[in-house]
Amino acid sequence: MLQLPCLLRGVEFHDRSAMYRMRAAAGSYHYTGSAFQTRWKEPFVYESDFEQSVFELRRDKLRQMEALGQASYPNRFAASHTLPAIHAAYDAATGEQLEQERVTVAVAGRLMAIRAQGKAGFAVLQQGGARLQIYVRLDAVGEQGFALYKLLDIGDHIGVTGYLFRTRTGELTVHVDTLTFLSKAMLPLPEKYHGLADQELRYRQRYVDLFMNPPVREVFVKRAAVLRALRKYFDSRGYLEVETPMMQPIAGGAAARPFVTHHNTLDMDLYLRIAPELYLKRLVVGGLDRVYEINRNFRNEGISTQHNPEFTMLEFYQAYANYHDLMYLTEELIQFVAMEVNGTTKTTFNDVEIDLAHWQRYSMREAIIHFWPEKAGAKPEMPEFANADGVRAMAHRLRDSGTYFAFDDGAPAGNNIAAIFEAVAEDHLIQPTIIYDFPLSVSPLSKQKPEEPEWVERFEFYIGGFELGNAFSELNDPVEQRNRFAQQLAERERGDAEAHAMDEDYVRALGFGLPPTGGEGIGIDRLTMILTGSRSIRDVILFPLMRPQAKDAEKEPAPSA
RNA sequence: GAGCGCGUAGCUCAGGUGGUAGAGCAACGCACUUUUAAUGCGUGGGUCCUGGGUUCGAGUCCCAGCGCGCUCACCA
Repeated sequence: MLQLPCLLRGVEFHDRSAMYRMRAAAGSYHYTGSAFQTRWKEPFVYESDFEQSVFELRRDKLRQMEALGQASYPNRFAASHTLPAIHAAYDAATGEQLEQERVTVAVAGRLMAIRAQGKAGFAVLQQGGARLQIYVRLDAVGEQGFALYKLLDIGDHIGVTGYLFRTRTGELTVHVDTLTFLSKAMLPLPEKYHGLADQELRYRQRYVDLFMNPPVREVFVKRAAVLRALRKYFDSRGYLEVETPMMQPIAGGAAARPFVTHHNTLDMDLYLRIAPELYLKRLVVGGLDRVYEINRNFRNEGISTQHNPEFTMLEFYQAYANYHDLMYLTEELIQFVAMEVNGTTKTTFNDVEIDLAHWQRYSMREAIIHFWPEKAGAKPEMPEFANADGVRAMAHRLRDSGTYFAFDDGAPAGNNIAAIFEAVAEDHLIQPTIIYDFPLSVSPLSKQKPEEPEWVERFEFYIGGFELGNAFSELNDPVEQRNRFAQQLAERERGDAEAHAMDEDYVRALGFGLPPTGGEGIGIDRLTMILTGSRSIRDVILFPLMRPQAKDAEKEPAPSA
């Protein structure tokens, strides 16, 4: 990691301290101001004297190992089995069977425990998410092998050959013949019993979290299974996986604030995409009738247990389909993914069992009526939703009952209906629920309902109390689309920073004819949360965004009291 | 952005009403050839998040700040 030239990702710094600060901000080390100058000359950046002394002791052990004929950083080990394969094949074998067969194996892994016992000792290897005990004794590995064993530390990678047996307590164990040193842990591992528990350290040092806390590994194995299942579903139904721009001149396709970046040669600002939607629909215009994309979106907004500034979304579009088709598809897709990933449609989230095989459907208006809180008085009735006065009245009833929500009297009635829905219904939508028919004013890209032009053919689905997906019959009338964008611009003028921007090229694409199309986006991080029972989005993102951890020299001087 | 909670050794944590910092694991040394949170004896290890204040004296009390977590708001 340490690079002496004043270069960082192609940026040349004339002021070295500026480079240090930027590197610190990038998280590659802790900038410690003046103390840094001396530490820079060390072979490693230490966080404490303790760490430095451990590091130096272990460098000395490496030298001793070299004296024993071991390479300090060898480049391969030919294992005969992974540890999961050993368990799969021999967990059922008895001690007698192992004694007769005398199965010899070569396995490698990270040492997670060492129990030395004079001229013998046990150790535990971890690899591939599994653990296996090894037994090393002087009369089996010889003087040199045993000397090496004594130089090992918890965290080191080693390879061993030997035969399988069961110990007195019945544990499957490798009786080691030869010991090969593979790589040293120069830093001490966290405490072996409690592991790494500090939530901040776990997110910041995921590399440690992953090998110290096995359930973390499981979550990310399942996340990969989710992606695999989604691709399997769409690939087998004739959808083409595509990749569309993440750097866009106009950030469109969603109501959100974008990140801005800059291209030097073209000297132009670009936005990191907030959604791939408009590009995917251009592809449907181009004749790619069924497309999907799974990748990152970026939204320059708050961070919470359900929001990370970059998150992964699946979006798919299907020509000749409408939102009803997508409702059925959604129910089938979520069940399919659950079965592929967990082998069951049941999952537990926030201590509640959720059955992904049973879905409910409400229109947004029905949901508001159904979940209307008792303390807010009379339930709204359908006609009240039809005009601004009715909506204002129900908003006041709700407000007066003490439910806070963002009512904006100047905004279109539809915006307030959507706000009321979120305030009264969202928390109740624990079991899989589809909410359909959204107000036109919050849906600039959806097709209107033929018989109710103030409402659109759009649905969202909720599981665990939050939104996982959003779908609609796509608006394909270029003239109407241009009007919608114009209305959004007016909203933007009014101060709505998330109102949609005008995208003339997209309107032009519609001018060439978009077939009737259904499209949907599903939050993969949130889906993974549901399927793994993870309460925070940070638990399903390997490296969630964290504030850079700058130490004292980086901080603003505190004002004196 | 607001409220609440947390921040002490590499890690996990103790430190009533202020009196000068502790344990376990990890590390180092010694003993131990079927242990498994191995065991026994010994040693070293601290900017008590940062800055300021009160006080004879602050890990502890007060103020400000930083970081993280949770809840709320915005958002998917």
